[in-house]
Amino acid sequence: MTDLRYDPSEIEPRWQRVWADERTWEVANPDPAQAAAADEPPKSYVLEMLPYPSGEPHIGHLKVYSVGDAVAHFHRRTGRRVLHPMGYDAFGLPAENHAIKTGQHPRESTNAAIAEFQRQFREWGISIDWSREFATCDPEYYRWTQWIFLELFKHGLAYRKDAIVKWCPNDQTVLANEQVIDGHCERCGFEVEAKQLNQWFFRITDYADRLLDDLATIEWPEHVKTMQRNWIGRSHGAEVTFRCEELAIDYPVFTTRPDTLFGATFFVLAPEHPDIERLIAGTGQEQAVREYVNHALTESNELRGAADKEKSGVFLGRHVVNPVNGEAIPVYVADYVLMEYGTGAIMAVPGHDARDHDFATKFDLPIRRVVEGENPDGDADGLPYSGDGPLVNSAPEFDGLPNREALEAIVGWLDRDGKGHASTNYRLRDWLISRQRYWGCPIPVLHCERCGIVPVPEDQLPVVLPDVEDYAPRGKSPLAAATDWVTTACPQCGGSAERETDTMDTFVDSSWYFLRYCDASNDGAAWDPAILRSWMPVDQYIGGVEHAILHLMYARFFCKALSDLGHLDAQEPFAKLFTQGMITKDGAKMSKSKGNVVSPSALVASHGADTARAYILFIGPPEHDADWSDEGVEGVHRFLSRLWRLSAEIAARGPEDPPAAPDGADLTLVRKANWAIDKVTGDMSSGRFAFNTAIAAVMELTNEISRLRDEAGTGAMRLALQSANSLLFSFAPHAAADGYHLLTGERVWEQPWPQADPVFLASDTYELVCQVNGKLRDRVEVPADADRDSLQALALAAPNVRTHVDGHDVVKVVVVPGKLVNVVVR
RNA sequence: GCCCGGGUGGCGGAACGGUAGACGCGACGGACUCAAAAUCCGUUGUCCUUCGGGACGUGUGGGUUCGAUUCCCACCCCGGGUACCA
Repeated sequence: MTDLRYDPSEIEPRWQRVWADERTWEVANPDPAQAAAADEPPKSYVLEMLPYPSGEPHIGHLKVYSVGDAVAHFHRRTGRRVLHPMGYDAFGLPAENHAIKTGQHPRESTNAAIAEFQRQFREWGISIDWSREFATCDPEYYRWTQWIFLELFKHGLAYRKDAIVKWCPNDQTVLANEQVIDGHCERCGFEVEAKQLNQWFFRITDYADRLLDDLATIEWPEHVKTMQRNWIGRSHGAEVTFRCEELAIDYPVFTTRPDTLFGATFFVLAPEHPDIERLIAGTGQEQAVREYVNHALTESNELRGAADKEKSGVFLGRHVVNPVNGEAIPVYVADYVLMEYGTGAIMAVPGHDARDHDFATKFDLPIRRVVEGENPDGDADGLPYSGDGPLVNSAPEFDGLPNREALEAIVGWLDRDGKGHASTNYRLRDWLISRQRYWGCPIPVLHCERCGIVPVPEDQLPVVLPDVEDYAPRGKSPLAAATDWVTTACPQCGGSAERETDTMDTFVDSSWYFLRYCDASNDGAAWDPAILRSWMPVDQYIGGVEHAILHLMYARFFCKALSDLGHLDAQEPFAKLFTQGMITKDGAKMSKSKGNVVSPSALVASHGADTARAYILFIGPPEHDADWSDEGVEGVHRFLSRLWRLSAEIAARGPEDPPAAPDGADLTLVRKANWAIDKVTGDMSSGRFAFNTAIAAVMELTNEISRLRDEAGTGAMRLALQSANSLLFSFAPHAAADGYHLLTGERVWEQPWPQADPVFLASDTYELVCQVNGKLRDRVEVPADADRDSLQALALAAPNVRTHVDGHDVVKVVVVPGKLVNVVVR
């Protein structure tokens, strides 16, 4: 048998050629004119997040596509029509930064990276429908990104406004709130600055409630849903108006605790509040306030935002009136109040809010209790207390009421008097989508001197990204330098107009790519809604948890907005989401600078794609982070070699049917095979991703085959090996397809998923566990159909049970048929 | 601070409330070989043992149960998310 050597470098390309030549993984769209046939198999849209092509794929790509491919194969072989496409998120900063450094056009480096990704995806044997492939930087694709932009624009969901926005001084572009992590640019890590600019936004805040409420309709990991809920940050409360009588100006504030209104003893504005100058005029506080505000505005976000920072602020020299009791309370400016949330002003209730309490203590302001209850970590009076309790020190009609009831009553009263109303606030801001960068999708509008903002007519799409000489950002888009391109005629009045030079955030490109896959070659529309109806939503989406907020919320927003505009039915793009964990090496994230990078192409060259894929799935539960081990790779390689060699060896013995009534070693083997089928099926069914235990089960089966190779008959061996290869195909497709083909002459992917025969799942006898006082004392082989009484008798007769029972009183015997007997003695 | 995860052999990890440690790695011993590689076989939680077995073991302390890695309470540690959001 020495000449039977497992050689993935021969096996893998051979099967890849078959799949490529026969276009095995392509799936046709249903004919929209034709009603779906009744016997048509159910569809399954399996999708992994599309890669950003840069350099070459890393081990994280290998993991996400190995996971997705296992799901896709399982769905195919369990009777579903599977859509499993691939594309590239090809616009973006890394290619542009590379262009700035080298002068190479981003398109060239991107295309080179795409070619390398394509090569490796094929080399990994991922079962992709290549007929639907595209890159988001293809004009045939971004034409429709522009079309979507215009649809949103026409319906008021895309708009331009002046706003204080987050600016990355390094990348020289604005960023969406979601792209600012701890005050730093998500891409390059530079601290962001605030800038007042005129920018394009998508009105995602219109969808805040639906984005929040519809989370209940999708099967996503709970922590991802929680992150989205927190990001949207819906709070219920009231808007209450405090009036500055001296200047006759009303100041609304948002509060979640209108029940504590009677405890408001001061009022605070954010340093950015536009009315500050007006308020301080003539108070004598001008100097002090200006100094404070200037300091607050120049302080970094990070310093200012530190939660444990000591409270600071300055009295404005003005008062506002608390609408519930007519009390005039002093107005302060303080940096703990944020302009971007609520109204930029707050009523301060130091008795029941920790921050207000800190401030009041520092500035010696009155602290009033209005809710009964003790804070054990609070001051001498047990304040600040933020829990529930009956109201006190408020108004006679509210005192004594539980605060939650009082809250409703007070809001009702304010509403009747026109001093306030129930209100809901969100943390979510509109999505800032314009970028002052080159390598992105041009925003398809013109600025006309006479007509203002004019959308590019649909028949002029795409607005093709022009070539430029200099990619370096200079505070405005490099496109502004392409003057021939910028200068154009207004389609409305014919007068001179200029093109918008900002490009779109690349997250716009990736917010609808999963729709385009469904109808990727449609050149008359972004998609045919009927075709979308047949594929959407994505049944199983797979990707990294780092997109929990950004991509996954934007894509949800797009689906809701586009379905409101009548372009699709799906309210939610991704019915199920699986987030895979990261692979580390020596406990650290892989990086070139640390020199701990495992290269997929090197791995495939040395051990083959099957080993790489199966190892990644075997290393642990795919949702967990896992540390790479070169020795572990060897182990999986040994296993694949062994299974393949056994398959080849038994195949060479010639055909033989499995025994009709197996016994002895044959029976053991047949039972093990059926056990493995049952185990792997369970590990992969109903959304379980237990690939590690599934592979372990095939290893067990292989070990049994190897152990019994000299005792079992060829028929039983063939059956067991066939099952092992069939089960392994989802994880190591080439080796399994080859082994299966050697044994049967058949193509494993054309075979249905194997079914366990219940006859061989059961056994005539089993090992009964015998416990005394819950401790294992003996095991006895018992008939499978033994009744409770005989089980009890058999257990009590077991020698080592007797030694522990003798001399004691048997208090009780617990019999669990099929499992164990526990004798309780005293 | 708050919200999620998670603490099991030397390591990665298995265990519908029912034999803790499947499977793999590593280690040790053996077969084959002139030798090595490859391959195959065996042992491998800790301690004790008269070799029958016994005691202890899933972060810590309690509880529920005939029986707890699993359920409940309190706490410790690690990872992630988030944070003056009123």
